[in-house]
Amino acid sequence: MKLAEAKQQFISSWGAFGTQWGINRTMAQIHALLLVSAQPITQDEMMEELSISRGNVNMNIRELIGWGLVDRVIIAGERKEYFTAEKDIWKVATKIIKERKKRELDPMIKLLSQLEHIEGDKKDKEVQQFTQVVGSIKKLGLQADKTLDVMIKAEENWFTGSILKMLK
Amino acid sequence: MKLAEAKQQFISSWGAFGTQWGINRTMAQIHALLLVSAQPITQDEMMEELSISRGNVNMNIRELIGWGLVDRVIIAGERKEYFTAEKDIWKVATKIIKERKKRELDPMIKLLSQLEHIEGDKKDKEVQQFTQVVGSIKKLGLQADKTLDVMIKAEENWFTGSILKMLK
DNA sequence: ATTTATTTTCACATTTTTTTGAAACTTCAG
DNA sequence: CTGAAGTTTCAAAAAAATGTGAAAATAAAT
Repeated sequence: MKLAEAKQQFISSWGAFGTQWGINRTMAQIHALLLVSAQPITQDEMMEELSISRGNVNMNIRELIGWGLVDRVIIAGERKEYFTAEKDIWKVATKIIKERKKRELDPMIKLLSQLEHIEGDKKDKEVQQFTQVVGSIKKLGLQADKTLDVMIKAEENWFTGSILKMLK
Repeated sequence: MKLAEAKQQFISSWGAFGTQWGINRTMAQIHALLLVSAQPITQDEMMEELSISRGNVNMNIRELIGWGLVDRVIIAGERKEYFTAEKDIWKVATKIIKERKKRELDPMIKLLSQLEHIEGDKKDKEVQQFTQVVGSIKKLGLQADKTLDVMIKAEENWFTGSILKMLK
């Protein structure tokens, strides 16, 4: 397979993969394009490469910057802005985990804490069931939170597999 | 907070949470409703409780059954079908992990394996960058795959926190 | 200060996803 | 068998998400 074809397929599949995980297709594609570009590229190049509008590129680029996955790059003597992606996949994974934890897991745990204690007859099966489910989801959430923290701190160890040995 | 109010909030938040993870809002809400119901319930009760159509309930219920999270229950003497959800949150998490791994992670790794070896000048920066990124994402994917397998096998240990001690 | 290049915003258009509801199908009781 | 109760399907409608493009804003050059 030739580079151009492989790139195309990587970008399009990465987009499809992203949608399954609640990530906007274009955002994932821009990220993929930046990942496989050896040099920083401009918004115009992204428009061209992905056949999308200027506005779309701009909005998704700033979103990616917000996730800490992409950086603006100033090239001396150039008027245009260039963009580049973090290329270390471990760091990419770490940033995504951190960010989703902050945006989703933490608020979820907060909500469950609020729902955990409800008024009413403790003998009521429905009350028991509710309390039990909310409590155990919260417990799972807290555990996931801690485990992810350890993984984040462990850095490349997880990536390279040395943590796996500890789990065996 | 009263049970009815807490239930409502749990169901609606669970739906919102689901959408962020690429899960259909209604499917997540039906799952939430079944989780907090001490007794099996019918499709009509779900329609009523969530104010959604019969078709919608039916399609999402079968999807949940497909994920192994919900079961049909036959109640002696009753003509209607009843449904119930797996209540053990560890098992729920395990099933979701297994299923997403199979549906998403495995195909992704397969794709990356195909893209890993491309024709062309090995000295070309673009070729190098592409190969490096695809290779490292594949490596991360394989690692995640193994780690998830260990977690799945470890069963409640992860949930109760004993694996965490091993990670420290 | 004015012109020109570039970036950003956002109302509206388009696409995608989800939901509805009525018809078709199935199952079971009489 | 027949018909009532229950379930499933799926074309069309509605809603939600995403994308467009041109105007406004910003920044740099002359």
